[in-house]
Amino acid sequence: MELQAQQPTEEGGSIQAARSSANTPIRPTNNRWTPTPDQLRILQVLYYDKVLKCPTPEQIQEICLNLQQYGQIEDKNVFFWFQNLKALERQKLKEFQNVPVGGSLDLLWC
Amino acid sequence: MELQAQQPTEEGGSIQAARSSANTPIRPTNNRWTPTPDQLRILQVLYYDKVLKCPTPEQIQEICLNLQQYGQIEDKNVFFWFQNLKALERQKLKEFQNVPVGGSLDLLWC
DNA sequence: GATCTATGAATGAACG
DNA sequence: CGTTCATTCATAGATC
Repeated sequence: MELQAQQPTEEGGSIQAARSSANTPIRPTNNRWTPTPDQLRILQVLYYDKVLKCPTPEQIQEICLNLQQYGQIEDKNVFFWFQNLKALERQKLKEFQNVPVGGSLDLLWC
Repeated sequence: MELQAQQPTEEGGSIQAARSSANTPIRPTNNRWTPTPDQLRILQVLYYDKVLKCPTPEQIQEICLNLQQYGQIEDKNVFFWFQNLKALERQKLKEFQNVPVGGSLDLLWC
């Protein structure tokens, strides 16, 4: 497999300019990565179609290198993306499981 | 591992994106839940009176089940409601802390 | 019926 | 890993 770490022509993409009022935010708030549609599509293919839930560090790096041709991205973004999606799925499973209503938790409704 | 861009073959239908930017992450954003007065009242009782700030998934589900008698509601609505209210409180707290102390802070408490 | 505001929803990042 | 925090986006409702 060829991994072209080609420099994306446009760097940074379309990060909206933070409204910089007189009060400078102490934290560098506006640095959050968001996947481009191409990046998102590929990530979803890997996760759902290829059933890649827990990429190794090597896989993360490889994915990152490939996705860089579609926009700015770092290893940690890939790492967090997989972690978050997995966590969300697990969470939704838990919340959507139907519990028998006969529980004794109705103490909340006193 | 194959990373080539492969079409995800129409996953889940094409929900139209709502943003206007070129690289728009697709976001569903269809009709959203709004709490009924009864639901809102109970949620506020739980949050403020019972000081329930971070309900567990089990609590979320139980709350949801109880609130369903007052109108349509899902687990994630309860989840987001608590998250948002807590976030709003933190945000307001931060704003108060960032007020330049010009000596007239007591105006905030009138 | 255009605009404003409050808030539902989403998710990247990070914590314990 | 499950949970929590942060910021942002989108829009239902209110207001004019």
